[in-house]
Amino acid sequence: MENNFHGDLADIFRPGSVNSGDPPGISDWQYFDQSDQEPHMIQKSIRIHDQGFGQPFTSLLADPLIHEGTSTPCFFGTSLDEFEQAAAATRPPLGFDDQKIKDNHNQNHNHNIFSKMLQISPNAAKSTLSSNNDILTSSSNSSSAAASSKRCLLETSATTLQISSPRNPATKRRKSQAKKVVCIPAPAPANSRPTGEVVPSDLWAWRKYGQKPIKGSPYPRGYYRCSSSKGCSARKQVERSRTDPNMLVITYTSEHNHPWPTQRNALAGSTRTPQPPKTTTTSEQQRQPSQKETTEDEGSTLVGVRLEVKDELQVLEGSFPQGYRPELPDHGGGGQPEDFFSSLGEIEVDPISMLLNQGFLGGEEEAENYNKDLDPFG
DNA sequence: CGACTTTGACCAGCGC
DNA sequence: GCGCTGGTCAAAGTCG
Repeated sequence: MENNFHGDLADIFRPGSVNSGDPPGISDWQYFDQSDQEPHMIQKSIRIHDQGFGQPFTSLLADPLIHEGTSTPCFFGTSLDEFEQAAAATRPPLGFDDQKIKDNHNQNHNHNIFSKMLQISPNAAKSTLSSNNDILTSSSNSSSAAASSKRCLLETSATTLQISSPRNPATKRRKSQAKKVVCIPAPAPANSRPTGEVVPSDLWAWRKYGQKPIKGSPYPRGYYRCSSSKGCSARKQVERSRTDPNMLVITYTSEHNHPWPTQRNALAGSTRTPQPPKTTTTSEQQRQPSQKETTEDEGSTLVGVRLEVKDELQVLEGSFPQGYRPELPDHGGGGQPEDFFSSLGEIEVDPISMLLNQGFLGGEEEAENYNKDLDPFG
């Protein structure tokens, strides 16, 4: 049977050896098909740019609770359980530094921190990641990669192999649902509603259509669908990490069937600026976000979006409707994935990013106060 | 008035 | 088969 990389979500990625010729912060990931557990010959086609988010997003990625010099782990996985386990396993204590990563790396030999995460996954035995450490194994001879690129797990999968088609309504919901789990730092306090719910947004316009309390989690899960285009089946679920309220877990399902919205449209169509009830006063009103804060919010999930787009471009290459190409700057190298991702660096200096760079996190004190309000039920 | 959020109800998948 | 749980629907209300 022919291997089909375009949407076989039982396929997983694993990091391969780092090419010494690559710029710092770039590691290669091998593409694995779960069925045979053998790497397909597309190594280097999947790349994680741990520094590729650019300086503006480097700051965005920084978890206020993580010591300076480290970035926030991003996680792509099959389930929130795996993410939660991963987050719990890798949540560094204060004072965490790269040396500890290296130490951890050395102690575990080839079992890097992510393979460790997978080992403790309660679902590991039956999940697509399983307990096989080889599934997610990074290069063992690159300390820089150990300290950086492994902060990103790239994996796409669900329990089934089919990407839901926009034209095929998900009659079987939990089943046959392709998912991409992205972990991002929780947006700034301004992006939380009076209820404490965070409202991440991105260049796509999302419309909330539901919210449910999730068993075992103190935080509700919000359900969003793409409102950039009618008929778009793209959805995302947003919830806080159970183990780390500072992190947002965004689960993307389906994919957009329309071009990337323009920046203006995205800003106009994104989540409505939270307004406190008229009857409420003081503290809640004080948290009403300014325009700048809303823009910061845009950038916070750009991280996830960028990762998602990258993932889609690799996994879903060729599966987009004709003419569906993210409207990203073309600097003469369009068409080639690497060139495309190089161009990602360019868009990071757009006005949004510049605004982002002016201060995404409001400092430790504000973050601390924010943490007090994280519990939407609190 | 259109687009959005909120929220209870409904439905289907999943585990026992 | 049944109950639990997650995901979606849709009406009502809000906002610009």
